[in-house]
This record gives sequence, C-alpha cells and structure tokens, in this order.
Amino acid sequence: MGTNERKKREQRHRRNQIIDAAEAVIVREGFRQATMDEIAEEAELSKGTLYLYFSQKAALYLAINKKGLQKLNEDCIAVMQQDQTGIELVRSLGETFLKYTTEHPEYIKALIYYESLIDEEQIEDVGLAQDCEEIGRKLLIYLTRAIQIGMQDGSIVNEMQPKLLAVQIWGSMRGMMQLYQARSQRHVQKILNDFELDIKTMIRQFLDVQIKGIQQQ
Amino acid sequence: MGTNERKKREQRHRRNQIIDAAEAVIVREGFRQATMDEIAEEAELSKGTLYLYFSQKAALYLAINKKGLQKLNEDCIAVMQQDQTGIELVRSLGETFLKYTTEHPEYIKALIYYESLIDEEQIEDVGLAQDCEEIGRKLLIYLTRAIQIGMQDGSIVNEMQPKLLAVQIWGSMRGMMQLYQARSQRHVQKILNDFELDIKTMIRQFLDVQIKGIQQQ
Amino acid sequence: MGTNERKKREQRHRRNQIIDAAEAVIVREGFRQATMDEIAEEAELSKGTLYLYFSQKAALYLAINKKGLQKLNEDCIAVMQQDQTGIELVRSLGETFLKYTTEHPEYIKALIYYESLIDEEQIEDVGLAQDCEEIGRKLLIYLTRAIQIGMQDGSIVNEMQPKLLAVQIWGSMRGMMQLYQARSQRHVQKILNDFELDIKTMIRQFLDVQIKGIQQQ
Amino acid sequence: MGTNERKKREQRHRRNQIIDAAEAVIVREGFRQATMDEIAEEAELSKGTLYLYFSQKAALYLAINKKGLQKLNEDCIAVMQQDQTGIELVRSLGETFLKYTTEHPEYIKALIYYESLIDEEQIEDVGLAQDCEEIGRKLLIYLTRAIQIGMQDGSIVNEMQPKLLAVQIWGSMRGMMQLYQARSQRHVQKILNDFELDIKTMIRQFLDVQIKGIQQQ
DNA sequence: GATGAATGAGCATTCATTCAT
DNA sequence: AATGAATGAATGCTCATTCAT
Repeated sequence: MGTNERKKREQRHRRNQIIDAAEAVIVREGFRQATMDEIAEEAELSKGTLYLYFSQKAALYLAINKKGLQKLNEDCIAVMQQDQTGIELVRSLGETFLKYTTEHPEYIKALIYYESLIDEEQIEDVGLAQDCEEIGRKLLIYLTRAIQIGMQDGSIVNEMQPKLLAVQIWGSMRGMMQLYQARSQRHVQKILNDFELDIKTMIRQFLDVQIKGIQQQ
Repeated sequence: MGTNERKKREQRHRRNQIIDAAEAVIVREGFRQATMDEIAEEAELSKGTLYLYFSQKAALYLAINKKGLQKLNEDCIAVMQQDQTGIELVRSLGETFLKYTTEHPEYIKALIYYESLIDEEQIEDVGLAQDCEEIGRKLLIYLTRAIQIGMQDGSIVNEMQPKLLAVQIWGSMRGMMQLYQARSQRHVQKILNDFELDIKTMIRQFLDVQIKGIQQQ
Repeated sequence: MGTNERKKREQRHRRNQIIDAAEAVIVREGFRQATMDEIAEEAELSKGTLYLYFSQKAALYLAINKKGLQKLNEDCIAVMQQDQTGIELVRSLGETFLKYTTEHPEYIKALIYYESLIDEEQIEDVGLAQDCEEIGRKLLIYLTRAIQIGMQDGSIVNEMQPKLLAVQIWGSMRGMMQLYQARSQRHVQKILNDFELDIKTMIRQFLDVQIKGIQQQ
Repeated sequence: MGTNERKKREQRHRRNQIIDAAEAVIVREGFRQATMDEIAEEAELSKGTLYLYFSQKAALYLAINKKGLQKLNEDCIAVMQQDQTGIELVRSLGETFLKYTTEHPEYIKALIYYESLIDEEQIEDVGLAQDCEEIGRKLLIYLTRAIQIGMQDGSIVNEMQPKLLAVQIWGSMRGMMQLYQARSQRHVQKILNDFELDIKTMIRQFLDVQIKGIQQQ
C-alpha cells in the first residue's frame, strides 16, 4: 500500500506549510517579532502542532535558513551544469547570488539571524545546523570549482589558490548583499542616487571589477 | 559658577558608565541575553537610572553602536592626517578597519544588531540613529577622498567614480569582517586551516588584491 | 468458539502491558514527570490506545495503586493461611508490609500519589477508587483478625478493641514506611548512621516494641 | 534613619502576604491546582512581583512548608519550657503535634508536597530546603531531649537509645496524622464510627499506649 | 480495535518600562 | 537626580485528551 508514502508526503507538506507560514510572518513582522502563536495562526494549525514538527522555535528558524540555502544551492547547481568557461561560471554564480538576494531578501535575513543564533548558542538541534553548514560548504565548493576550471581553460589567471579566492569572492559578495538589505545605510542609497544607479547595478559593476581582476587577458 | 558644567560632566560620565557596563555584559552574554537588570548591576546603578539616560533599551544599544563608530571614525581621521599617497591611504584605511574588527568584535556585533533594529523599526530615538548614519557617511567620505587623492597623485587608476569605488570597497570589506565574526562559518575556517592561514591574513591578502586592482602601474 | 475469551485475555494483557509500562516510567522519572507519551512509548502502544483502556491518566495511576495493593493483599492472605498464633500473625503481617515497602517503593509512592489525587478530587472513575479502598479495608481486616486470634489463643492481651488496635498499628507502620521513602529526611538517616543501623532494622525494632506492648506475658 | 528598617519590614510583609495568599489558594484548590496567576490575584499583587520574592514556584511552596514547620517548632519550644517530667514532656509534644495537625491540615499537606518535590529534585533553592530539614532536625531533638530527661528523672524506662526512640515516635505519629488527613481512608473512618470515636480521640489513645509502653512503673 | 496527528487550554517565567518616594 | 519595587503583557513550551482514518 501507498498509505505509508502518502503519510510521509502529508508530513512533509505540513512541515512546509509551517515553514511557509513562518516565512510569511517573518517577512511581515521581522524575526524578533514573530511569535509561535502568530505563526500557528498563519499556518492555520494549532501551536501544539508546530512543536510536533519543530522541537524549538530556533529549529523552525533554522529550517527556514536551510530551505533558503537549498534554493540557492539548486540555483548554483543549475549554473554549474552549463557549458561555460571558468570565468563565465564565476560570473554566473555571482549573478545567481545577486538574483537570489534581490528576489528572496527574507533568506538573507534568515542567514544573518541564523548566524546570530549559532553565535549565541541557542540551538539544540545540532543536526539541522550541520545541514546548513554543509550547504554553505557546497556553495563554496562550486565557486572553487569554477575558479579551477577557469585556471585550466585559461580564462582565469593562475596566481592564487582557488579555495582562497573563492572564500574572498564569497565574503565580499556577502558584504555587498548586506548593503542591499540594510535600510540603515541610507547614505549609501544617496550616493547611488547621485549616479542614478540602483544598488543592483552597483553590485553587478562590483562583480565586473572582480572578474576583470582575475581574468586572463 | 562651574556647577552647571560639573553637572554636565557628571552626566556624561554616568552615560559612559552605562554604555561601558552594557558593552561588558554584551561581550559576556551576547545581545539577546543582555538584560537591563544585568546592565544596571554591572554599572552599579539602579535600573531606573538607566532610563534617565536612555529612553529605551534600543537607544542604549544605539549608543554603543555610535561609540563604536566614533572610535572607528577617530582611527580613520588619524589615518587621513598622515602624509601618504592616495593608494597608501586606501590601504591604511583598510588596515584600520581590519584592526578595529579584530580588536573590537563587539562593535561589529553592535553594528549588525543595530541594522536589525533599524530594519525592524524598533527605534524611537531617531536622533541617535541619524548620528550613526552620519558617522557611517563620514567613513565613506574618507575612503572617497583617499581614492580621489590617489587619482590626483597618479597612484590610483582613473577609471571609476570615486564614490562608487568607495562604496564597493566598504561593502566588500564588511563582508570579510563578517566572515571573521561568524562561528557558523566553520567550513571557511577549515579551508584557511588547510593553507595554514588565519582569517586576518586572508583579509589582508584580499585587501592587497583589491589595491592592486585599482593601482596605477 | 473461544474467540470471545481470547479477546478478553488479550484485553487484560494490553491493560497489564500499559500498567507495567507506566510503572517503569514512574520508577524512572517520578509521578509528576511521567507523561502519557512516554508511557505509550514504553508500552510500545499508541497514545490513543492508552485511552481505550484508561479513561484518564488518573485512572491509570489508580490502577497502579490497585495493582500494588493487590500484591500486598496476596502477600497478607498467604500469611493468614499459616498456622501461627495471633501474635505471630501480627508480626508476620508487619514483616510482610516492611518487605513490601522495601521491595516495591514505587507502590508506596503510588499510594501517596493516590491519596493526593483523591484529596484533590481529580478522579472520575469512582469504581477503581472504591476497589482500592476495598483492598485497604481488607488489609485492615487481616490485621484485626490476627489480633482477635491472638486474644483468643492468649498470645495478645485482651485490653483493647481489636479493630482500633489494628488501625493504630496500620497507621504507625505507614508512618515508618514513609520515613523509609523520603529523601527529605536526611537528618533521620544521620541518626541511624550514628547507631550503625539501617532504616529497615529500625522499623523491625519498632515492630518488636509494638508487639511486646500487646504481648501476653 | 529607620528608612532602611521600614523597607525591610515592608519586604517581610510582602513576602508574608504572598505566602498567605498562596496558602489560601492551596487550601481552596490544592497544591497541584494552584497557579501563580491565582496566587498573584489572591495576594493583590502582580505575577512579576511574586518572582521578586520567590525565584520559583517550588520556592514559594517550600516557604509555606518552612512557615508551617516554624510554627510547629515554636509550639514545641513552648512545651519544652514547661516544668514537667520527661514522660509528661513526651506526651505534651505528642499533643502539640496532634493539635497542629488538626488545626493546620494545610501544613501537613505542604509537608507531604515538599517531600515529593525533594524526591523529584525540582528545587533550585537549596538554602530553603536545608532550612526545612534543619527545623525537622530540631523537632526530633526536642523529642530526644524529652526522652533523655525522662530517663534521668525516672519517668521513662532506660531501655532504648533516646534518639532511636524519638525517631520511632516521630515516624509513627506522622503515620497517624496522615490517617487524619486522608479522605481516601474512608474505611478507617467507618471503623471509628463503629466505636463512636473520632480520629483525634483515636490518635490520643494511640499516644497513651505508646507512653504507657515507655513509662517507668 | 488501534493509531498517532492534531488540538488548545494552561502555565511558569521573563523583562522592558514606570513611578512613588 | 536616583532608586528599586512593582508591573503585566508577552511568550515559548507542555501535555492530557480527542477523533478521523
């Protein structure tokens, strides 16, 4: 019988239902404001049911972050499957990250929140946290591979350790993404306005410069 | 009489006392864990007194961020007073930011926390928030000026808008700093271990590459 | 067909399975900590099934108490079937109670918990409660009979009402048993340590004195 | 200034106010049913204030038990100050305990509840628990002393260790008191009704027998 | 009969903020 | 100006009980 399978499917569905509801509340209210009551109401489930699927509020937040990272992971996998030179892959990964940030600002928020949770050691479910880290690791590997490919096919200069270069690109792109996020950086917005540039264009331009820096001429 | 002045001096002293206590608690416990009770105890003042100097807990946190930014501001001013070429100034500013991050991780945390507060619109005291933004603006201006100087003295290539370049350097450096902070990025640490590199060296190397990218040869 | 009988047998089996599981959990965790979830898991049954056999958590606890009392009842019946003088029967009953307490501390806990449940009127299933009371009544009757036998055969002094004497012995023995149980009575333990006595020996000695008090010399 | 003293007096008063309110709720509803909300309402204080004076619900319950034990302690001290023979002191202490039980059934409940809390290790405030144990120890000492006095003045037979005898009297009396408490022991009540005796009289009679058992003739 | 997912009332505890003194 | 006792709304989490399948 497929009874068992149907049950599993339904369970997954409930879990996703809860995660979606939590996302909705968080987008509406922010992470700190979101309460389990509100999430339960949004999910049209009882509060108790939430705890059937997530042992802790933090575990639910972790799951959101994981979902976001998985989405990004999939996008990157799709990029890596394209037939491109190394340098083109690097650019495509950057563009993917940029698109991801602009289309899913809530996942970037989740990432920052996740890091603060880890930092303050408020997480019981170590498994989920490891999953997140693992995906983070994978993302870095894609970038590393793209760089290695580029060094092989001659599209990227062969001067630095690929892994190190990947970390640097990853780190600096994350910083740019945070500029995108933060309402607090109104002076940055003003500067961009001066040049009739939106932040997305600016980040793309930043990416261009980085790419040029490592490009074999 | 100087009675009035003494009073003001004492008031400033009390204010700083509270900020220092809050910093100490936050370093010890993290932002989320720090309570007004604990801060009051650390400051050897009553909780009520805290509210004489800060209308809100968020205002106190803002003040910490402001103090941190001011410290960085002072450091940058000192750099800008040196007799250096533009490109040297840029490097010095980068080094200053790096040193600041490693020596005052709590201020970087405060910055992130501040941004989440702004984002969630939990701040009544708009004045303080504007102060913070103003200092952020100044920091960006120093970088811009350094770049402009470099373009003038021929040490930096004259290809990009100085302001835009400044924003990009600022954003990417911030991303690197966050790598420095986050315990969640253990995979990054591992990669660095592979190369027997600490994260500080890696950031310095990143800075080198950026510098090289804009340097006039 | 014996289908019906088999069903009944299986039902009884399930019931006992649940009671045993509950006992195990209670020994492990204490009454207040034990949850229906845990008991269900221990019983390798679903939570719903528990409610097929017990209308309430309290009813399950009552059943445990009843089981304990039945065990004691059986032990006492065995004693009463022996060919002994009255005073010997009294002593044997006392010894039986002592052995019961030391070998089944969980049943004494159950008894205390049961009494608090009755006291707080949290029991719907009056039938079960009456069963417990009925067994308690029987236990008292054995003691009464033993005393009556003793008065008849001349081994016990004929000064008091047998029933009253029985109540008094029962009550005081229960008090001693509670000393045995309670971790809170560490000062009692210390005193016993002073005399290199364990609490079991002390209770036995107490029993001796009581026996001597009613013994015909 | 007496400001400080007045404050301390008021603090004590608040504490007692809370304890009294808790007692009232417990008498009305039982220990398990009593909630901090209800206690707060009864005390005409906010729930937060309760936690200003008691770190935990269990700590409040402990305080009730301590208060009860202190009351008993005072009663016993008063007895010990009387000019009586040892055997008379023993009887008076027994009577005191009996009176205490009948007049303050809630304290006996508190004692039983306290013991279950200790047993299940649900208490953080070790200090208070030690206080309770200490008073329990004192009570036992009074009884021991009374017995020693009796052995000296010839009113009590010199056959047993005073301390052991004290433990035994204490334990058995506690058992009788619990008979007094328990609504579950209706069969005991019935027996007493047969003899037109109330349980108080029965306990007094029990005490008589014990006294006679140790009395020098 | 058996299951176990879902429920939701219930509760202890926290903590920023206020205000009488 | 300083205090710190009092507040009470807020919230994460538990768990006995129910009921559709």
